[in-house]
Amino acid sequence: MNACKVTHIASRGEGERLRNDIVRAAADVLEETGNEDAITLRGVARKVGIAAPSIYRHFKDVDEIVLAVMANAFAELDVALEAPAGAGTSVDRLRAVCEAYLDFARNRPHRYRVMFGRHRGTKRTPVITDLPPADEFLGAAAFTKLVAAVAAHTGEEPGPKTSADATTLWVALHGYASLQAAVPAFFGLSR
Amino acid sequence: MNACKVTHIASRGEGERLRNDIVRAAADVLEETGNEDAITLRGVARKVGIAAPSIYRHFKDVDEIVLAVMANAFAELDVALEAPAGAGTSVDRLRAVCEAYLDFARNRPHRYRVMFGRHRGTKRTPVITDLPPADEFLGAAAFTKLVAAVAAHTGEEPGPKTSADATTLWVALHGYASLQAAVPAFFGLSR
DNA sequence: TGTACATCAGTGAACGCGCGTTCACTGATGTAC
DNA sequence: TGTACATCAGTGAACGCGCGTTCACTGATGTAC
Repeated sequence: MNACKVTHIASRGEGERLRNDIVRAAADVLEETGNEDAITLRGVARKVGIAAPSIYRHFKDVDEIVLAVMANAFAELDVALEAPAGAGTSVDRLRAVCEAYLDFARNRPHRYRVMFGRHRGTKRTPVITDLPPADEFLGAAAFTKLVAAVAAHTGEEPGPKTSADATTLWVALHGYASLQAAVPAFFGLSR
Repeated sequence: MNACKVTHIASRGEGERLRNDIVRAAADVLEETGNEDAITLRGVARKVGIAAPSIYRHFKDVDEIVLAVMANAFAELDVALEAPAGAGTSVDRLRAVCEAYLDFARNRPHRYRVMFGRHRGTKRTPVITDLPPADEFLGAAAFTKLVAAVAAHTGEEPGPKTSADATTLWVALHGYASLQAAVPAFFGLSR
């Protein structure tokens, strides 16, 4: 971590690198605390090993960092749902997608909880409500994966019917994942 | 609110009153910000119209206030699920309980979100994990109402089978309520 | 009934802390001539 | 190839703010004698 300090001194095209370090550090804070308000500009700077003002070169805001963390998280969910598209019957693949979803939530419950916990109502409410009404939101790509898996199983073209089915599926998956993260004791998980 | 200041001056048995005012103010903050970290000792005191240190007579901690707010919220959920036990067939009543649950979440999405968002991981993690493994948790009473409604419908004695069914139902209800609170745009709610 | 005293509920001033943000700066890297 | 200069990326000091917490206090209410 201290070695970072040296490396961070300059080098022309390396701006992207520090940016990534910042986002990663912020994601770590989230992972450790399970609290998005624990992501502070100074805290992240400390973790990365840079001076606090350095962050302003890369982000205008703490919220912008949090947003980047969220975008990363949803991208990872998207990837997680893509992987199991491999072998087996279409039911197998549909089930594999569902299991991938639940694993994603189970592996890092803090992250999952924050992803679907809607960010600090204080300042700029997050992307979701800023965007055109129904079409684009963080997680839309992942949802599309769900629709595709359902469509592949039923043999239908993706359409309103498939979307409705996928939504039902999503509700069930999210309900399970979310409750498990929120009330682990109830599901017999000691931690 | 300024009138409060006068009333708050003393009167022997009135300790309970201020305590309630504090909890109510904290609940309001939650309602307005949708962020449990926005509940600060000083902020709540300001809202109630008292000096900050006065709070220490009633709560040892900010977390203790938040806990009281949560306990209230779950008690209200419990009440909400009790009301519709009135008339109609057992299916009607089961459906009414489900609708009451969804209404509870829809009416105050912020509150619902925080209830199932697991509190600040930082200090004392909340009741849930402190208590005996599976039996007692915030919301257990509400869950019991669900079990009862299911049991009344199937005609079985409440037991493992009924609990399992009620859990499935809870997962679905919570999934729907939670997603709707988190991604309103997706469900066609403009706000 | 009257008086002295204990207690209870809330106060105001003060502290130290971590935070976000600003500012003028430094020194390495690339570019123009 | 060498030199002067622009720019880019990060720094350190400083600010004002809201926070939690402490302390000795005040004044009303109840209690003992």
